[in-house]
Amino acid sequence: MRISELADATGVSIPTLKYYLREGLLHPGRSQGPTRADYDDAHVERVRLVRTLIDVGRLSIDRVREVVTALDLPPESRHLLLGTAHDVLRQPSGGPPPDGVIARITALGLPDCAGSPASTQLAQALSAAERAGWPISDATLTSWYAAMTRVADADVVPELAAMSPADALHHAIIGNVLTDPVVIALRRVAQEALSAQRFEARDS
Amino acid sequence: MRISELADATGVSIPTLKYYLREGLLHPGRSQGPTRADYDDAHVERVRLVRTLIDVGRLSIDRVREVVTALDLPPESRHLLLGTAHDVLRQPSGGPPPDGVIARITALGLPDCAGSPASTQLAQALSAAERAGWPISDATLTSWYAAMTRVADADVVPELAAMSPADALHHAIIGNVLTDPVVIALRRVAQEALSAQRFEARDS
DNA sequence: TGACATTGGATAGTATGGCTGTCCAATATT
DNA sequence: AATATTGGACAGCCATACTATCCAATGTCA
Repeated sequence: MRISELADATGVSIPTLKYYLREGLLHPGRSQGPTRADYDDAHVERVRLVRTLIDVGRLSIDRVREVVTALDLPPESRHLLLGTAHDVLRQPSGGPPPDGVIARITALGLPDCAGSPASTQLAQALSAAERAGWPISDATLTSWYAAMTRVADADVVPELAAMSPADALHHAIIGNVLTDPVVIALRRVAQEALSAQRFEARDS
Repeated sequence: MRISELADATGVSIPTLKYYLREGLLHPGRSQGPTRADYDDAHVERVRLVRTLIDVGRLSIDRVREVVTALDLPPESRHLLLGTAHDVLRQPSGGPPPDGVIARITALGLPDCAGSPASTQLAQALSAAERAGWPISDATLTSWYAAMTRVADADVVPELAAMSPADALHHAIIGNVLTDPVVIALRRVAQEALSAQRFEARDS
């Protein structure tokens, strides 16, 4: 497959593909002479991954490079693997992890996993909300955690155990990127339903 | 309060404040002569809102302008109000709403609310996932909706009924912006907990 | 009263990110 | 032999979100 065919197959322009090659988001094709290289299905898949991360996940080029680097050299243990996936999906505005909040999380009985990316992100999100004048009570947090456990139940499927590290990592990253918007949209729909139910009767 | 004091109070530089004034994100202060204007606590609050929307919500300047425009002219009915909040928080990459997916949502018994912003976003998120090769089953969707209803239960508080439309809108927007990252982080924490629980025993 | 800093307002410049376009010699293809 | 395409290098472009400079008018303080 030549670069023009890769462009046709993915809907991404040749200059953009060359840009991705330069940026290391895409492996060079198998070189066949100075002016010819061969791309295969793995390249098509990789381009689609990159576009999904950029379009849906709003990841920067730098972050996408982190993803593909991790995919090319995935951690062996399944535990570190999820951590890697969560790490590349961290918020762009993540400052230093605040101390007091972490203590609060562990005090609540949420599994801390020794400062895992997820715990760090939770701590950052909580302190950002608090700084902006929106403190979240322990009761709310506990109830939300229970709800999100039900959501995550569909995420951590047994099939993951049989996958190669690279496939499992790919699965975890792309799954979260694609379904986070679904989960958030469902939250909005539920808000509208509850609002209608609670306010509709007495309000126009 | 002069502009320099507003800058001190919010931690935002004077040139940036002037930029926000130019862009219509911030009302001009009460003019007291050609080279003097007076800002008050409402301006401090507004600047904080703008920074939160930009830093945490990753909203563009254009989107922030939509927010403040809506806040200055909020819809009367509480129902339209939530819709307005959800609309300004829509995904940047929202194409046209796909037809078949909407039918599927209503068939599932999720409240459609006549093409509300939330339903539209859900439809877009579902079709984006499907296009990228990650179809979501009806069972998963139903289960996730139940879970998100529990999350939304903490969002739709009775106090909203007593608030002015502008305050309620502000509450809904800032609440979602600040707590979406918390909810997503909790999902990740739950994934790690379930992964440890399901794979730790048999895996390194 | 006069030196000096600050203000609002206008305008121009900058940094970054994510592409996009141009050029080239070396091949393939016809 | 004529034409098109490729890989590779490199410069240019456009949008976004600021940031800096300039200005005359004004307030502040000695």
